[in-house]
Amino acid sequence: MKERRTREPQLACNHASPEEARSFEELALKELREAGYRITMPRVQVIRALGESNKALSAYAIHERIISTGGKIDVVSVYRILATLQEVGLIHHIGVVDGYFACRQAGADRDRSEHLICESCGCVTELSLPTSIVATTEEQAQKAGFKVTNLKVEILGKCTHCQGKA
Amino acid sequence: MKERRTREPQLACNHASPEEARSFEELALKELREAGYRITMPRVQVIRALGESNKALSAYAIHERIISTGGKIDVVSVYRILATLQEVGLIHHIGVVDGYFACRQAGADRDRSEHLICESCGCVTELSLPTSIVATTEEQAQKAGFKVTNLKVEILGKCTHCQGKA
DNA sequence: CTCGCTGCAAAAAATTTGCACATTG
DNA sequence: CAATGTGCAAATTTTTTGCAGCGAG
Repeated sequence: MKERRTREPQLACNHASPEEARSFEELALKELREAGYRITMPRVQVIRALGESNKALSAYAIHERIISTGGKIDVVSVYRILATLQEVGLIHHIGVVDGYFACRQAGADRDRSEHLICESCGCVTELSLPTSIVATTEEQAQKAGFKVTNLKVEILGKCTHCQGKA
Repeated sequence: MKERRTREPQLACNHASPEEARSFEELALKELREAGYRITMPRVQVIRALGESNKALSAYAIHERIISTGGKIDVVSVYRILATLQEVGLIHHIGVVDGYFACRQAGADRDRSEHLICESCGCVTELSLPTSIVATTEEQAQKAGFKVTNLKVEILGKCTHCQGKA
């Protein structure tokens, strides 16, 4: 089931740093190109929106951001671009909030998906759990006869800025 | 984004054992009653469908199952019942497949959410990770100034029956 | 210049809502 | 019999698809 998205509340921890944004944009464009995709305005806009946000965004949220920033794009394109970005591994889907989040890690770590998600402001932080933990978890799974291909950890709680809030 | 659900493929590991099914039904009815909810036919049917499945089910999938088993219920009711069951904590939402899964653990463990999800047949297995792992994970989060309230682990791979398959 | 990508229109799918009626406790 | 919960109809919202034309390389 999907939570209907309320017009996202504007809160403090709502942006990634300009450096983070820029570096994600560079990374994403490079990898897109390398994967044989063309660099187009709509793609740049979506990548920029994702790079600048530190919340997981839905297709609608991304569309809204681009439009409200004076950009122009169709929601349909946002959907298609999101699919492409996920294919290339540049974004992760965060289940609990049903949104997409820029994957700022490079190469191999790209597959891993460990995120802190603030229940108050919705901000997301990429985390790199110690390999020991990952290893132990996989061990546990294998003990159940299960062959692990992917591990997804979503940690819910309150970010630094929101500890006091509801 | 939500994956469109294909008419679920019928595969080997598609049912929970009759005992599991029955015990979930008992548990669920008891807890529902205790939470002040009435026991109605539609609720029993949804609980039964979830209890008998070892895959995460969407509202539509549940509706389909009930109908095809000769039951009668409206999809709308399935949605509402799912919301209730989640409120009581009797089911978990599995993000990667966007479906609901019976939470067979009792009491406290109810909050925890660690699942093995088979990429081939879609079957789900509840897992109880060693507390050490959970503790370490929370420690890591706290190191980032994050106050953890909930941990969700989804482990993707192949179940025993599907190791060979694509 | 060519093929990939986008926008538009429209369909399909998923989810919610309002309200009259049925059912549980 | 008094809520509480359900079904039905319909509205919304979300997501996908088909196709003509634009634009990146």
